[in-house]
Amino acid sequence: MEPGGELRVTRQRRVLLDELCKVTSHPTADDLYQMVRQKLPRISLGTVYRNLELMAEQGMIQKLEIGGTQKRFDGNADLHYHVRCLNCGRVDDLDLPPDCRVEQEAAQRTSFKILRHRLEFSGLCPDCQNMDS
Amino acid sequence: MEPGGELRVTRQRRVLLDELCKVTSHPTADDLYQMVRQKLPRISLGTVYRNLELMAEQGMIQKLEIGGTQKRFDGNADLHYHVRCLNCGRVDDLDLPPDCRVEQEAAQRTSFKILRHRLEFSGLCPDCQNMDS
DNA sequence: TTTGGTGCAAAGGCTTTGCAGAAAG
DNA sequence: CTTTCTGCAAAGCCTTTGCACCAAA
Repeated sequence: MEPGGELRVTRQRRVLLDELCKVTSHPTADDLYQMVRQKLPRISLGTVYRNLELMAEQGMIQKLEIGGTQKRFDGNADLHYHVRCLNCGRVDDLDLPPDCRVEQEAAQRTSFKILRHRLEFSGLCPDCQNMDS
Repeated sequence: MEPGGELRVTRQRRVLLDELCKVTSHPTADDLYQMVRQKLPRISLGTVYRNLELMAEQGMIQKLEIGGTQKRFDGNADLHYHVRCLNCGRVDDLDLPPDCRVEQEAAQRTSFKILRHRLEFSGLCPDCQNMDS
């Protein structure tokens, strides 16, 4: 019983989800557009945006609101943390166990109803560390 | 010894910084434009963007890359955490002590050089909790 | 057949930028 | 006087949307 109405299974959605789940690179909408275009040359960027949005609403994928200008997407919908390179924008998963107690701690210190949290690290990826800049 | 070159003290910068430090609301660039315009009616939005960017580079203020489409700014440049309302976008400070050890933990699990981290909670603000929606 | 999805192209929202004149140092 | 900043307006980038046609169920 997913939130929102059911989505039809279209070729565009199947390929889009396939491609997203196949990579670990947290691609942007445009990255995915380029990837999917190899298989469906006539797909439009609008379709990519619409479907990423819908699949994220359904909880099939995750829309990451990480620093930087473009949104990124993750085929892994479970809570996990990320590291982002301040120089090149690369985003990796972080193998750090999600700490759900912080939400309780936070809840005690605010009048907001806490629904989720996000922990994001940033720094320099291996490539950018060896590139004096 | 701040990073970057020295900035001249212009009326625009003085008023902008004043206004930002006066509030606790984490305003967007446009919010600040509206606020500053009360005192400097001829200031331009471009100037607001340029100066927020420069002051953030200098470490005088903080540019928040919080979820949502617009960037927000914080007159408090020290590390601290935030809660954001998923319904209305309101952003509050959270009185939760910053945990710097997580950066060390993260560093052990990645080949990135970790420089900073950000913890952001989201949920419903008091107002939006009492508004069935 | 009905309902929702798609491609296309245009519009939208936020931010950045080029330039000529103004102001700080 | 020199260098940096400003206002203005245009451009840029990413994302969303209206519409007529198409496809899934």
